[in-house]
Amino acid sequence: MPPARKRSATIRDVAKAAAVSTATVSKFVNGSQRFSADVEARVTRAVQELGWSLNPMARGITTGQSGNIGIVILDIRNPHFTSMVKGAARSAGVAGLNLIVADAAESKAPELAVLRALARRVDGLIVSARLPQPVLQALFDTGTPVVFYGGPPPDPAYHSVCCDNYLAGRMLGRHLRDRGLRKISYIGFPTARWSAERWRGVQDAFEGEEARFQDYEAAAPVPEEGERLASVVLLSGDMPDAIVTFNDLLALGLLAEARALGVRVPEQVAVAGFDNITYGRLGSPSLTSVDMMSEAVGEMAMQRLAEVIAGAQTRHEDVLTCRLMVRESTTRQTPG
Amino acid sequence: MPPARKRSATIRDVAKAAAVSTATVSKFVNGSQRFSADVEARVTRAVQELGWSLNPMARGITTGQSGNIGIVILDIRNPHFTSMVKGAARSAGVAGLNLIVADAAESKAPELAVLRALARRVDGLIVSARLPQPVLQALFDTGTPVVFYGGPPPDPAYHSVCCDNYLAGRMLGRHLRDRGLRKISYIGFPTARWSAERWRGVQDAFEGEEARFQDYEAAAPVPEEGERLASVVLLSGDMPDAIVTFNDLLALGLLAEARALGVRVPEQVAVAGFDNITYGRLGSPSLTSVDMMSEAVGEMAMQRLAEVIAGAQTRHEDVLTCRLMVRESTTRQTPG
DNA sequence: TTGTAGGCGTTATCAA
DNA sequence: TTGATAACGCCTACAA
Repeated sequence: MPPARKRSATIRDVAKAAAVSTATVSKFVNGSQRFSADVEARVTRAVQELGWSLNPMARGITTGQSGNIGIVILDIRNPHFTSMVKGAARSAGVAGLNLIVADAAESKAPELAVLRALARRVDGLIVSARLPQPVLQALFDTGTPVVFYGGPPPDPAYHSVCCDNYLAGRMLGRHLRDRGLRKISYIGFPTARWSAERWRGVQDAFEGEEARFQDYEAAAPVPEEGERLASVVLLSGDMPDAIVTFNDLLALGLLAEARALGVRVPEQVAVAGFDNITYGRLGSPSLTSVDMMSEAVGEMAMQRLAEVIAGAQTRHEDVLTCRLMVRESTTRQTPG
Repeated sequence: MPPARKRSATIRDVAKAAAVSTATVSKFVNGSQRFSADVEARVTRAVQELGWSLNPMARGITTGQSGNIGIVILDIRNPHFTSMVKGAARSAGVAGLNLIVADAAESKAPELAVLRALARRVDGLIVSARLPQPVLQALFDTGTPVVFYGGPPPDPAYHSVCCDNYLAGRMLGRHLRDRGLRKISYIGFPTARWSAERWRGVQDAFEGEEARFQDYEAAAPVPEEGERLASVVLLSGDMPDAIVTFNDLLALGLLAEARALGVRVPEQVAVAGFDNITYGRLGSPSLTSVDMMSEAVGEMAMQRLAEVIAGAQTRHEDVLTCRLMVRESTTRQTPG
């Protein structure tokens, strides 16, 4: 049988064993004060022998800090978000913080009650800049430190970390234009504010050219929607030269279905997305995409949050540099 | 400016406002006792007006429960694990628990100190059954409730949730055998105990047949290793009829590199993996795989853990039913 | 049905 | 340099 959960030693036990006061133990283990070599040795020894480690909850009750950070992501199955989590986890580790991951995928927005409860048990929150207004308001009301990701902060009082969505679109648009493509379709995800920005960026890249634009709306930024919309986009009306999607997941779904429909990419139509997820690189054809620096965004967001919690006053809207990754889906098929 | 973090109301404030004792408030909000309609109304109203919610840490100090569960995953970028997390998150939500995700990817094994610290701040832990022995021992010493995933528990005293790895291999082997394939290579990941079991299952499926087996070792179960080993497996010696990999990520890497090498799948060689991740289905050729029920495993593990925490005495080794997903990579290419 | 009071493990203030 | 001791916010016997 697993050992019963030990009623572990308390700071008082340690203090007694080391023949010092609890205050001394506390200050010493927290490194907030030095003591005589003798005292320190005794305490260290007592801690060792009793196998004591401090109770984070008891500590939290007086310090008001839990040592936990919450990160609210919109879909844990989207590699873009898992990369963010990875980045955030790394900085968190450095700062000695734990990451509580809340997946909002099931409900369109995380439920208010759940979010409030989460806010109550963390020292800060990393959340998407595209949470709906009422959710944001509830969040602000809790007074919890917040850093937003994905786009500019919905309230100028808060930090944010993102890439420039317009610029990302523009880079991609420029690439398509240079490839001589002129009929451009876009599968957007209007729920995300920056879906429109990406699209605007793409379009603006064709300034001064005769180009034809058309856009479609995905109900969710997932492969299944890409698959669903494929026939609409490819087989109704005349075929575009290129299809840009709000994210790589939509693009991957689109690619899969295009293949099923017998439409050749990029020979008949080019395809490109955003996020630069791994599976875009590995697929056939490999997917042209704009790297939105998922991992770096997560890492930076956590860093900013740690700063805020530590009492930093300055506010940042970090904009990381994105990068166009040109691959087969907008250029040419490898032999085979 | 974000509002300063409010010094929120305490249970005493509520008690005073409702003209009752703190005990009454406590019992009422925890649902551990009913009171007269009048009292309940007054308390409810006071809670509302003061916007009070209890401090989880203060509560934890007396109850000994944090309301947090830790899940230690080996690579958050592997869709197999994110699906597990998703499943775990769902049951956690139902049970009102939070999920602290610890990614062990960077270090081979999670560092002992980190794990101990984590154990200290959660009510239970979901961890891989393939953690190295010293880590396990440290874990057991903490007395934290643990549920293992991926394989049978490393210690018979603990719960576990997994699929039958041998059976999964056998199902896949059977499929390959039925397809008339006889020269089978395996890219394993020896660090995982069940890599060998899967391989044994595959081999046993050929009982009574003249078959030729060969195996290779991946240093990590990631696409890059699949890419790296591709040329070794495909171009040294004579080409196998089929290559089975420890997981889908290896297979995806292998497929990508095979394509680069001009080796056609499945015409020249069949490829199959384990886990049935989404990106296997979407790729070209789509990937044959055994669905190891990632999400269900996570969900079940969390459920078991909740039971243990609630005081359940019976021990379970849940074995979920896996399922072979036959796709193009072992059958035939779609036109194009 | 409701209240009193002590205790949970730690930190922080202040005095020695 | 060290120690008493009062918080911290909540839970829970036990009492009324």
